[in-house]
Amino acid sequence: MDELLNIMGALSDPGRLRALAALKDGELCVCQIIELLGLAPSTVSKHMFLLRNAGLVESRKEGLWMHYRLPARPAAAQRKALELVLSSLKSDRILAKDKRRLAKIRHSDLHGICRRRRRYPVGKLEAKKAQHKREIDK
Amino acid sequence: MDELLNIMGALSDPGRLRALAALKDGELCVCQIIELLGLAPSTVSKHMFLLRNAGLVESRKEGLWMHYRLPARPAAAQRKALELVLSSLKSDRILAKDKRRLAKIRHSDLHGICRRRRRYPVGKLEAKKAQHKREIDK
DNA sequence: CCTATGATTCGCCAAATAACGAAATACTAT
DNA sequence: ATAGTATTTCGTTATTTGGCGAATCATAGG
Repeated sequence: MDELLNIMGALSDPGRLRALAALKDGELCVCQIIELLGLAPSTVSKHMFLLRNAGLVESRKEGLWMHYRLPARPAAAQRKALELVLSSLKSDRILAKDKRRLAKIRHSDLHGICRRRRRYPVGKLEAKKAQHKREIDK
Repeated sequence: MDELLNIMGALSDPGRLRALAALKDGELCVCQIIELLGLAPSTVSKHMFLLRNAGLVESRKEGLWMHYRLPARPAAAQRKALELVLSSLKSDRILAKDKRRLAKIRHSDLHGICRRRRRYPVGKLEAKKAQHKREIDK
């Protein structure tokens, strides 16, 4: 029961459904999913945790980058759930848009994507200030 | 997308999963589901609304009683979702317990079930008082 | 018509969830 | 070691959801 509730809970959010659909064509780095969904990194990280926790995605770490993909051999419930989701959303408007944007994202440089969403390029000065403040707080 | 989210949302609650599983063996009156889940009538009513809204149950009114059942011809997504849920929960502990209790509930008189969960058997006196108070409030 | 009764709607509160930014973590590269 | 970078964790806030009781609705039967 709890496992099924985990699965269903994980599938009850538009961002997570979009992420799953995006992974249909191959694995993605977190920063690519961030770019696709337009959400904060921390938010996307949590989404991906919930999906992994439900057995709906696998992850692979490669240096600094974390890649997520659909599971190679999902358990029965997960396999059925993924089949249901991906087939139900075949003609979804939002996902069609995502697919177009995703094509660009997939062909971009990962470094470029990550850097693009940094709002304040942190210069050395700011870094020092932050460091200083942190030490004072201790 | 929205329809799928409705389905997944409806399936993200233990009470609603239990209700669906209970309906597997045939339709049930709301009061029977109330008895099974041990929740307030208003709560159960809302649960059943969500399930119906997601296309996961059908309803049939017969006098004062509202009966719910699994849909005869569910749409593709609903059919797959129901198949997933019911097959995943085949060996669930809680549902096994429910099944036993349900056998008794199914063989009981509906009037008896409804009356059993009424906390304060409203006598004429109390009814009058309530009526009076209600009129004063207007 | 009036009362009784099963179900639903409404209004409220508590708990769960989604979102963010800040800080911490993990890893790379200088 | 130090600085830099991608991701995650943590703490907070706003929204959604699940629960109840009271009131209302709809129907059956005096």
